[in-house]
Amino acid sequence: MSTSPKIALLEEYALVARTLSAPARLMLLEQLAQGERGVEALAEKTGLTLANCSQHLQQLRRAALVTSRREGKAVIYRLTDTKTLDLMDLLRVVAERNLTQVDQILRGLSDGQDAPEPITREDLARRLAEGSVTVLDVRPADEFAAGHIPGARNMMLAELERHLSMLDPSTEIVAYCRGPYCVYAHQAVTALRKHGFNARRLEGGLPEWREDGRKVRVNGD
Amino acid sequence: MSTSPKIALLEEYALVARTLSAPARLMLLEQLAQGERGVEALAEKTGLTLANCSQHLQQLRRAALVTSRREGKAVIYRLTDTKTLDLMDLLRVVAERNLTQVDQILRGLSDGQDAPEPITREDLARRLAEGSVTVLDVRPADEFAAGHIPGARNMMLAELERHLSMLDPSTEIVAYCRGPYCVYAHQAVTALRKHGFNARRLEGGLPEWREDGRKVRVNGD
DNA sequence: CAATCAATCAATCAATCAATTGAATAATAG
DNA sequence: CTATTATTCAATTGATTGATTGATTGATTG
Repeated sequence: MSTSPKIALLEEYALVARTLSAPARLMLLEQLAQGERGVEALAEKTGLTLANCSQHLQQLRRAALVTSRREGKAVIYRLTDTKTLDLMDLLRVVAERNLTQVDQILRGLSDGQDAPEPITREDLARRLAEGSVTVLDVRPADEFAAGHIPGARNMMLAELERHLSMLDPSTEIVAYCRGPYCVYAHQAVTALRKHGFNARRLEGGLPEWREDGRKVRVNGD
Repeated sequence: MSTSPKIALLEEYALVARTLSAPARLMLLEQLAQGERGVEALAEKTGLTLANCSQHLQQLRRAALVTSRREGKAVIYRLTDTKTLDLMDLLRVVAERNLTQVDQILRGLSDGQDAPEPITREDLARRLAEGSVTVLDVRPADEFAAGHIPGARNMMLAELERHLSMLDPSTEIVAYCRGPYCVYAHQAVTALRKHGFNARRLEGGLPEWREDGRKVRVNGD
């Protein structure tokens, strides 16, 4: 070994950090947290070109954050383990705690209003059992179909404003999306509150709900 | 805002990750975990040139992982908060779990022997109260002087082999150093076991012990 | 086996980064 | 006010990274 073991270890830790240091790769990991996917699907969801997406995925694989397998002519990628999500979440926590930039962006999402505290998954589960809450899944329809919180209604942002009349104004609404990195739920809550609804965000998203071991409904199960 | 808020947020999270993606900065953070320090002291401890060290510190400050204040003509840096240490530790956990490289390096440190599981801080505290254990602080003397586990003896690797006769072979020895990134304790345990001592590592190092709220002894207190 | 589809590879370019050097600034002591 | 000490800034170098393009490989289908 040319370098000392100490430096060699730090290089490896740094490799993991460097792999998380590109927005494109964070997006890919967020997508993979929803479930395994092929390269083309990931490219489409993230807006990357195919070749570029493939190369980012290979960097993720080099850092062992994802693994891949071949299935016919498709290559399916998935997260190596969910510890990576914990790592990303801690990244977010540190950034939100320390960087005023992040605070400003999040404030911008709630459009000047005071955003209410998110509801915990435990609380939501309790409220769901009581039936005292409307749950809104604001992800794209294909992700909803692949798995969602039982009883949730799927409605993306674009449709939301047109279908307000379908929502009961007397019941609290809880919106969720892909996870802590996803801004859909923030935006949905802002839109709903602007129309007088009592709406809150769920803490985390579907991957975190699933990781808790809670029930997930799959279309056509 | 030119980019979407989603990308803007990801850029900020990526900034934190990128800041952790250089071994030099990880070393600096490890040092700062021991306590606040001036630029020159940090440069000396990490082996960086002064200007280079200063620039790395400024990158850490841009990501808000450290803060600085002026004290006379010196600039003192310190960690913004201890969440950063949690982040670094999770980085290590993910790397150790997934990268075979890391495993090989750690195996190399224990020189072919099977390394025993580290002892938890809780267990060590209990054993210390009983007096049934020898605690060895294998950090440099200045760091020992700035704070150490009460009852610990300070002995760096170089001295260790010459002072084996001062250690009681019938008592278990627990070695600790700067923290999870530090290899001194690994190396000390390997050396001691090679000489027939019953030795183990402490889980984490002094910063983690301190963060638990346990007693720390400072020379000349 | 030729055609097709999915993914990767290879080459390129612009942008960014780390380390080095020497000059510049800030605070203090004489 | 000058010298000294501690740190930062600015400019340069070589290395690495991300995105793009077009060619190539692997697996399937007709």
